[in-house]
Amino acid sequence: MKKKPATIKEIARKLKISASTVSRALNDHPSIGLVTTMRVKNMAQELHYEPNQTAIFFKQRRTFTIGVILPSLSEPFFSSAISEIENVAGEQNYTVLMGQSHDDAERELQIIHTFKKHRVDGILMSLGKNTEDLSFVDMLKESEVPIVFFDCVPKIEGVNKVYSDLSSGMREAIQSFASIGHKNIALINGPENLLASQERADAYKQALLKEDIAFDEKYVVNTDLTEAGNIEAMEKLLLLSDRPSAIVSFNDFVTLDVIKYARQKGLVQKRDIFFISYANYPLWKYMENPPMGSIEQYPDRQARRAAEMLFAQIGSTEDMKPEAVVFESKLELKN
Amino acid sequence: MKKKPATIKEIARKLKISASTVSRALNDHPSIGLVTTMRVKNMAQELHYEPNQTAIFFKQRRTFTIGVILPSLSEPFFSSAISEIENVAGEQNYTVLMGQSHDDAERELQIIHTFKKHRVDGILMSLGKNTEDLSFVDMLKESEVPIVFFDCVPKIEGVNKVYSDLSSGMREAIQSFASIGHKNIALINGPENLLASQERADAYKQALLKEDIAFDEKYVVNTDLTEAGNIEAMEKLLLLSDRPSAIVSFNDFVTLDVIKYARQKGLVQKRDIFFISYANYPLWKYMENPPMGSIEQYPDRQARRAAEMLFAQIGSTEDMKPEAVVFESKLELKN
DNA sequence: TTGTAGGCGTTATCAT
DNA sequence: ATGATAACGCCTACAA
Repeated sequence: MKKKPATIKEIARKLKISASTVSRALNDHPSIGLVTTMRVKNMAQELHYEPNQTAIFFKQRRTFTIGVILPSLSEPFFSSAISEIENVAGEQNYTVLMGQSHDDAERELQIIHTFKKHRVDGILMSLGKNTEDLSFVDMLKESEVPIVFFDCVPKIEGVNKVYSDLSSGMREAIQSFASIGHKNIALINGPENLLASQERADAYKQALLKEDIAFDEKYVVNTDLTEAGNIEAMEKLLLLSDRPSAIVSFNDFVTLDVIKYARQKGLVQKRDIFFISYANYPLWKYMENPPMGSIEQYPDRQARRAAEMLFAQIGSTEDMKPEAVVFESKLELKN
Repeated sequence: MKKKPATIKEIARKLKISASTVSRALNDHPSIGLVTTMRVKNMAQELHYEPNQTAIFFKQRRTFTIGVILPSLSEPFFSSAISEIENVAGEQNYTVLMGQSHDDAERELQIIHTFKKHRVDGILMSLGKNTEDLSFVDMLKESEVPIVFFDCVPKIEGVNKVYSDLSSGMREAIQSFASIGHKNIALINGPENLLASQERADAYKQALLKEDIAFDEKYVVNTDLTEAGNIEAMEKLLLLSDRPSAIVSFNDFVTLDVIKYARQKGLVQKRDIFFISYANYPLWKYMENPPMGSIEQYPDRQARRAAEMLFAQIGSTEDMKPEAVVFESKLELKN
């Protein structure tokens, strides 16, 4: 068991003065005499006094903590994001409570409940891939815990969110492909039910249209984002009589798998086959044969903006009108 | 400002019973009648009552939070580690406060202070590369905040730590090199002042000895772990008249840089030059030409063990004798 | 079975 | 310039 730390009362007792005087002295209240103040401060030192913030938090109804919920820190996107969130939080004297959902909706809810119990002053969240039930949003609104979504955001209105517009990057990707003569451009998309997949699918069609390339259903395949799924999707494309010469895929992880598979099948990148995907993970720069490009989604900017929105909410007296901030995504060509 | 949430008192008032009865009913105290219990619970529901944990924490002198301090989540080693820490914490109904030091000793101290203010029940920490001043350890001991170090641990006695023995992996690495005929085996080490570097250097010498290879000073170079530093170190080795045919390097990041550089110089891996490094990052499996091997340091095992040690401390009444747990590192050959 | 009272550490309010 | 008191929300020994 823990020996209890020194309290204001103890200091007061030892000095035979009142607790309020001690409190004031410690906070440099002007009405306290210099001598008393010094005496108090010395005694505080001596007893290794440290204010019990939990008591203060309790009284102030503020914990100076925010909760961050995201799918997985092992994705570079999210580890970048949380770094930036921590920076912003630090600037505001806030600390970050962490929770990884691992794309499990149940776990998300559990984390939210834990955060509520801990009375976080606000929540930043990137949704898991399978989260359907958004009723927790109302629940949080009810108890006035501000929440800001980023990256993987719900499609509903009336919530604060920061995300990236996937279509700008897709347009650049398709255009880059078209400009070097590709006609058969495929899309390896994520699970169909995902909003992120739907957006990519739409953006893909739009971009093809813009380049006067006819949309052909057979060039769109889906993966469940497992390694097996990625390879299976690629296999489907390669078996087509008129196989694609260029591929946009859901994200860099997918591309990693399919590049490897293509290599095994004897295809040489940027000769037989061209790749672009979303995320722009830093590892590409080390690859001997990186894909043609990757679409940057700016995790740090998104995260910073989302955190700033959250702190604006936390700081304000009345509730603010929900805001949706969109960052353009941008193709980065490799080599 | 936040509307204050329902409290036990409110429920009591509405039901015209005492707060203690409400408290007991909510906690299913056996002495409370079934009807009362139901009435209370219903009212609690209706008012969206949720116990104010901050009040409870305050009273219990326990926050059910642990603080985790590590250099950077963008290193896969640490993101694996924190995932596992979060798992263990979850099992204990604990939540994780996060702080990245970015290898800045000042920032470490600041985080520690924040954690103390938040009255975390314990701290898990992996030291930054430049941390020299360990006086915070005594400070924490003073205030009885248990701390367990992992991975990058202080060399002092009397602290709980979990780390990996780098020498076992080094031995395997050198042995693997020697077994396929390498004699000129170099070491690209980290900054000389680092404990982690010294250990590698020692292990390197020992391992050479064991293989009956003479130690030659010129084959040991240092890098500050920046890209430029890594390349510079490699350059030095390549300029040697009798350049090494095999290289052990500080970690996979270093190897990534030097592989790239070697490639630019026209060297073909596993023909002209062979690499092994520490960390065993997952990305190797995607590389067209991965290094010969990488030494696994088991971030998840280390993290789990460290977390378990911390919770043992937190749970126990008297203070326990500090323990040092060492995991062997293990070479993983690629392809 | 239920109520009363006190306390956890701090601070704000009101008094002296 | 300082002290006394109450209050934040919850729990629990003790009383009824």
